[in-house]
Amino acid sequence: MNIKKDITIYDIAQKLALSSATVSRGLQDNPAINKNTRKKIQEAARELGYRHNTFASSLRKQKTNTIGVIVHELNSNFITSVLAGIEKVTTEAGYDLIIAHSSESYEKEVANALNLFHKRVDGLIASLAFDTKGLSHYKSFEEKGIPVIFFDRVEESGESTKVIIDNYKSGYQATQHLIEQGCKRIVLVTASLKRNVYAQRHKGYTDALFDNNIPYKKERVLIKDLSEQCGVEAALEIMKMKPLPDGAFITNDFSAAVCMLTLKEHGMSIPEDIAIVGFNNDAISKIVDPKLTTINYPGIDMGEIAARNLISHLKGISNIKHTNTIVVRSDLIIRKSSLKNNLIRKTFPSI
Amino acid sequence: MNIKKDITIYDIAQKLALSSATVSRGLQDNPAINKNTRKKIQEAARELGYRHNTFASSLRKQKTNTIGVIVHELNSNFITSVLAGIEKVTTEAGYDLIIAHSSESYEKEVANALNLFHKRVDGLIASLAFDTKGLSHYKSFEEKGIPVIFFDRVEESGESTKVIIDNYKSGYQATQHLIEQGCKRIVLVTASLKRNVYAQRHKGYTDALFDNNIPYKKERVLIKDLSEQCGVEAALEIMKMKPLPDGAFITNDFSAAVCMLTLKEHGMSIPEDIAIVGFNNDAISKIVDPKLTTINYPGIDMGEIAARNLISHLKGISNIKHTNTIVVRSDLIIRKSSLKNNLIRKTFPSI
DNA sequence: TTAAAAATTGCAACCGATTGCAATTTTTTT
DNA sequence: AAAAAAATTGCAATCGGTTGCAATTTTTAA
Repeated sequence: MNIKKDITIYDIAQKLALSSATVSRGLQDNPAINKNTRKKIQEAARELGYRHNTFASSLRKQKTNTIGVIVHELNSNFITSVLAGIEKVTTEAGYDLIIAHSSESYEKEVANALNLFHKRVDGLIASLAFDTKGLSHYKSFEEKGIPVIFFDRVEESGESTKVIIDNYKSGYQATQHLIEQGCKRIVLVTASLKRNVYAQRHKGYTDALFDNNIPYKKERVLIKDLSEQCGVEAALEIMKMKPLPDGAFITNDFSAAVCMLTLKEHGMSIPEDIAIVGFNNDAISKIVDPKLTTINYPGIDMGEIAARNLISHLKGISNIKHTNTIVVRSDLIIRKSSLKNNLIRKTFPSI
Repeated sequence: MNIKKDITIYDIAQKLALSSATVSRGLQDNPAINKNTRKKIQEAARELGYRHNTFASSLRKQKTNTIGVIVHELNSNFITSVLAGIEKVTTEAGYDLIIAHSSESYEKEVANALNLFHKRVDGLIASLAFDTKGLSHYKSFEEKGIPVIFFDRVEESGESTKVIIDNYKSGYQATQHLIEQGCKRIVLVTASLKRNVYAQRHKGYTDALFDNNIPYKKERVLIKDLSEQCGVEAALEIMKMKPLPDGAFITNDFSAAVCMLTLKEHGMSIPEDIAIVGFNNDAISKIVDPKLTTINYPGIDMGEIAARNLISHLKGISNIKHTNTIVVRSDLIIRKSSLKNNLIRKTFPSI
């Protein structure tokens, strides 16, 4: 099979005995061009199999009509929802999307940022990797006036626009809930307190304890990486603690699930021996046994809000320099894993 | 903050009193340029904050150095592994990646294909959506001589290069395993038999039954969409069947997990009442209780193989027209959900 | 019928990097 | 020291679409 030559506006121009300028305008439905001419041009384009050359266009216009997205991972409900929200808005507005993921690696995030910078995205939406320090890799965007919006995982000190949930409140709620279930010795399993989301959840946890006159014990806070392995480790450490904890707030559903499983395998009963609260309302939270109490937050809304703000900034309708932080709602979803009160006692309750 | 002007090779040329041609060559480390000159150029570029203009380059070279990837979803272990494999190889080879996902929608897949076509990727790696029919949306790539490699979800009739597992064998293995556990009435929960992976698994299931002299019953094959809801539905339908099935092969771990959960909620014991085998070896398979027997297959290898083949084709080292189908290994991972034999009887076995 | 206004189309420069070929400079050979 | 070969560098066209402004044509107004 021989390869088809690419059709350009010049080919169309020649066929219709018009100038390339007219063809270019006709393809964009520019009203300066006669309606009939426009129709003819568009028909000819279809007939000849014309495809728009993005490079030529971007080169001339100095715009790419593309928005870059950097996420810290791909395989979670939350991120998929955010992406869906972003896609919805950007598609409607006629922007293309380039999605990059850092797999929770700072180095990859830097590389992705650089790459998207070179690809000259018109704007960027990003969620920071686990161990990302500083925002210097986004400085080049700022210098060129390319708007950047962060969501979920952000740098608190940064002046950039952020779309987040109230992690403090969520942490407080989760802890308060455990306390209300009668827990007195609550473990917190979380990740690096340098990352905003974990720092805030930790603060919420601390304050809830304080407000309920429960002493804060440093050794009950486990800083992990929220991986699969970490769930196992957390469980083992929890079981070694004396006195044994009676509640655990694990700031990630997957880790919480693994942790719960490990605890069960070692003969602990959930929630009787230890009540558990996760975070994210991932699909897994409804599948584990018992179902996991967790914090739900609306990825799709975060995505939509971030994208909408970015685009209205790009279109000059608003300026993101004026809005700094947007907080979306989040709430506690109570399921069996934390219900010590109101508990329908099983046939063979643990001690 | 005022916006920095973009630096071009002309700015560098002017600063060093050279021609733009020399600068261009110097930046590419072209040995035709004097070593010292090259060093000077590269230093000046760094100093001035030059960034390569991909559009100008792509326009002139008629190449983008970019590979497109279309996947049917994002949030699964399998796909994340495939992407990791692809990324590893493409990064090493100096190619950029654009990842698009169709969310199992034919329309979105078509839109993605068109988009990547317009973005002029040099090559494409794709896995078909659930309900994708035909490959006509990839014809334009073929016409322009842009290589396309499919993986996992493929069109069997297509002449394109494919990287797959032996779904027939896996289906046979899974079914055979259930039979060996003593199952006689095995349900198959799967998706549209028009999609290769499901058709082949179904064929394996059928043949295994036949080879073991177990009658094939049409009503034991449930065609679903493998969503969360479908797991629930499958469970309900299974429980209505008379006689009650004693085994189920559910060709997706997530659905299998939900189905198992629903069965348990209705008082059935796994695997005593009904043994279950899933597919994919997703993280969830190790978290559910009992742990799920499943088919494992190496996403990372599939990704690497697909990418490597594509790139060596692009570089002219090989021609993918000559290799048609690459089959990577896959195997059955046996866990508790299907172990009826060798079963350590629980304290209160079901009837 | 003619002048003025509006609509339509074209000219030509431009975006920034690449590359074949020619021109120039340097090095080697005789 | 002159000629030949090799090493460097530059000229100028090219990739394809866009757009300010001018030119032309058509429509409207006088």
